[in-house]
Amino acid sequence: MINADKKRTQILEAATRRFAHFGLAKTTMSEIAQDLSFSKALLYYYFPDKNTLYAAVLEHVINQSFEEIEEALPSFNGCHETIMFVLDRRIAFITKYYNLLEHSISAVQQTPNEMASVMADSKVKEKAIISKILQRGVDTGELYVEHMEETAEIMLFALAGMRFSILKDLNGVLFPTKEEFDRILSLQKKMATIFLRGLEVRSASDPQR
Amino acid sequence: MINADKKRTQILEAATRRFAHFGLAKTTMSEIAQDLSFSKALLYYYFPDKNTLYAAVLEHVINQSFEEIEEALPSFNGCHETIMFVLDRRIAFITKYYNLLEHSISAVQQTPNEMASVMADSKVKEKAIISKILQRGVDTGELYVEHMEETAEIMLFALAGMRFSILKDLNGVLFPTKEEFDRILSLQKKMATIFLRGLEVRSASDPQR
DNA sequence: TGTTTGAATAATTGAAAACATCGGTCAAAT
DNA sequence: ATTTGACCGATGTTTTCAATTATTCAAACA
Repeated sequence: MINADKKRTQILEAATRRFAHFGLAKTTMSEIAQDLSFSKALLYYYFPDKNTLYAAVLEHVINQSFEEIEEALPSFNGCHETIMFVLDRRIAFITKYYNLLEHSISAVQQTPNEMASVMADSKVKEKAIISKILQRGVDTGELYVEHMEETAEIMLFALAGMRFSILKDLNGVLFPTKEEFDRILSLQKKMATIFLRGLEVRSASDPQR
Repeated sequence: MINADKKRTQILEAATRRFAHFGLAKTTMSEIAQDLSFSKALLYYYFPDKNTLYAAVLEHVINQSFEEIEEALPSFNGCHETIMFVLDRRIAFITKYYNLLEHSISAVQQTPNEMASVMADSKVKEKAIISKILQRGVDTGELYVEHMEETAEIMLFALAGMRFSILKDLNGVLFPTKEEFDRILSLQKKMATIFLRGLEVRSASDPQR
């Protein structure tokens, strides 16, 4: 019971280390079991199959990142600096867990639905965070946003564009360098700055479009 | 001589039809030859190899689209409406020649360098068009742009983000529907509107950041 | 009863072989 | 200078088979 949860957690952590380093395909259930000196069959007592375990790792890691971000949010007051902080953390997260996310990045093979729902959930939360930040800007009279949901989505898509565009012409290279991630972050910050400025409320002499 | 160019053009046109419909891999040199009742060897008299022929088709089609856009540009005066027009044409182009561009979209296999240079050239021209439009806005005092090159690139990346994001979760489906392209266009227009607003010059009481 | 395991089975993968197709060449014809 | 049919080697496709790996399960254990 209490011990059972502990075993589950151990498995989750060992799996995280393996998956984060080698990815889904290059990690076997036997290796995870060996790392813990458990029998392979035990993994199946706690997780129905490999994909579910992978999805659990993904979910755990993603939630951890979100919690970290969300609990830091209240300490900021300006809309702009809040977004800059979020961008910093997002890139740090992607850099750290690139292998883990590789699956969702390459749109080649169809993603197993266990992971699909995790990623979908992640998208929703991400949009919620951006919405919350923008909403705060609206509340302080700093910003004007007509359709909050759609605007947040557009902003996220635009930010993703920086990532895609930089990583795309990185033909075939397995792991992007720190320089590339830095470039992505730099462009994302500039892009977000212009975008936010485009949402700012202006003086009466210079009305909304 | 005069006849030779005609043959070359015929081959280019037949190849365009085949490639645009079936893509590079699913089109054989024999098929193109058969469409024209030429011998396969004749294709190699006019084009050194398949990749070069494909690149020539790509270049031809892309240049055609650019010319069309560029000759229409002077008829617009507002920065915003010019961009809207460009976005319209870009999506129309991508919709029409989706199979042809498929190669550059999926970052899986490495692109042959013949095509890489064509695509690189296309990127440069695209950036030049955006720069030109923004520059016009700067000249009329409508916009303020500090680093023109980089800003144009960011805008293009952000627009690409709409495309990538919509088409990515379209898992495995070969050909996107008209609805998806419409959605892309719609988001791109909204995104561009906010972006341009973020570059607008403001009254003295509401200064640049 | 809730956990854990070793061993067996089912599914997947990867390499090898056999085969077909296609890109590209060339000598000869016009 | 242009065009072709016949040819060759590379590349891709299909099939097969062995090995690896995921998954199950009856039995042991605590």
